[in-house]
Amino acid sequence: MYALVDCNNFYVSCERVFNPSLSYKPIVVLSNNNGCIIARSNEAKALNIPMGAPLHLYKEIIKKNNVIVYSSNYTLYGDMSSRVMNSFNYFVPDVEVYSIDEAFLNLQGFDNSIIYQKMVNMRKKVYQWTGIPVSIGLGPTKTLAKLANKIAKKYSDNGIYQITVSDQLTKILNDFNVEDIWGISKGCGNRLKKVGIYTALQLQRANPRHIRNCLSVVGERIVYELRGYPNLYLENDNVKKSITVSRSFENTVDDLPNLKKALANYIFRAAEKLRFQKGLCSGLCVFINTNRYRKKDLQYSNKGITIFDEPTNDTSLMIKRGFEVLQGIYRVKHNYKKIGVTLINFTINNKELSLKFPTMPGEKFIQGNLFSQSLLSQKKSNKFMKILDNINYRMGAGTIFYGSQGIKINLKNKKISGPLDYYKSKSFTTNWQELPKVN
DNA sequence: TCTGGGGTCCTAGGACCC
DNA sequence: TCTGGGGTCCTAGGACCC
Repeated sequence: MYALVDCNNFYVSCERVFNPSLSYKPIVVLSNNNGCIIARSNEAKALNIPMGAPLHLYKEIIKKNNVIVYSSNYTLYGDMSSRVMNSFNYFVPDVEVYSIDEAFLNLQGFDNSIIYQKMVNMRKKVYQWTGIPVSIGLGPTKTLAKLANKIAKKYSDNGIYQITVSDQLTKILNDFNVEDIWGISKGCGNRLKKVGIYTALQLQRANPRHIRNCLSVVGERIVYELRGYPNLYLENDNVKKSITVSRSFENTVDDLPNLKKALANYIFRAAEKLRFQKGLCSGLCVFINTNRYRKKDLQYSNKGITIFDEPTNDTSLMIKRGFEVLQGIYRVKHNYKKIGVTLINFTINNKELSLKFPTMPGEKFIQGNLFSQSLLSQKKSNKFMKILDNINYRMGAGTIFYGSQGIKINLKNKKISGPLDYYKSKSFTTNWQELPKVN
């Protein structure tokens, strides 16, 4: 079983911890440059102020209802976040910090009969220790725990809700639209509607292969997750695979010296984060944008990448190379609104943090993405279909290699697995004849 | 006037080799 | 309808998430 613990109105709750008089009052917290509303108290939500709303469109409502407005204080939120996350460890060892205000807990190994009460205790203690109220969703998969959390927030008296695979699940899924499911965005929802799938229940009962055509392997995994078969696992290695620092300017900037000044600052901070996770990076990407909302203005956005000779965490080298990239993508006569840097290609303890599948030197294998539509549509797809018929293709997020020796499947980041033994291995090799038949 | 910042993963398909 | 076929490596860009 999994739990998804989510802090209620996190940024607002943080402000309230240090100013209890804010309780029960409508509050919003703003983004950088006070541009957008990125957190709302329940009272503010009741005023129909949406998430991410531009502040200037809601000035009137805010004034009329005496909504208290805060600029964001990320130092405070980050600090509070680690206090909350650390407190989970007191109850459960296996924790994935999913975002600043959310964590998945792996409850495998705990007796089912005590889990609910354990969560009740944890919730109480977290509030006692940190002052932050949390909601907890429980379910047999991450996706269902996410859904349970949604219900807990809305309908549960004690902030906890548990989903089990039963009639209850059927009823719940029937009540939710596909877009309410974690991982199904509006775009995916529209694609599903075109094939007649509107509710979460319809999605759960759909043919996984059919959903794969529609939404790729990502959607297919969700189908299994909704049925209660875990396809997504805890990721708690706590190591980032890319680090970005970027900001919008309060006003636009058009000259290179000022862009450089900002960029140097951001690279400095990105390098700090990199050293914090004791890693090196092999490259960086600099990007700049004009103000995309000003449709009348001349628009320009570009990015440039540089790769270092060897992995480094040397700030001054990164800044020097970052400047070179900036000079390459900088164009005069543009009013820039945003600039940023992303560090890429990380190495930790001399090991590359691969974003790609490992290649296999010396092996004569054909490589192709298991779910590549183009491959499937081509003539050679017949060969792939043969394989797909023989293995359970829902392990899909890997690369499949095959040749005279047999086939080999690499699973990415050990995340994909299933009920069969070989799913659990990182790679899988066998002769054609030995391929297991899967229903 | 005023519209955030930071992530992850998957796929298509280009480029180049024989 | 097809335009040689197979193999390898890489990356831009799209989607989705908070």
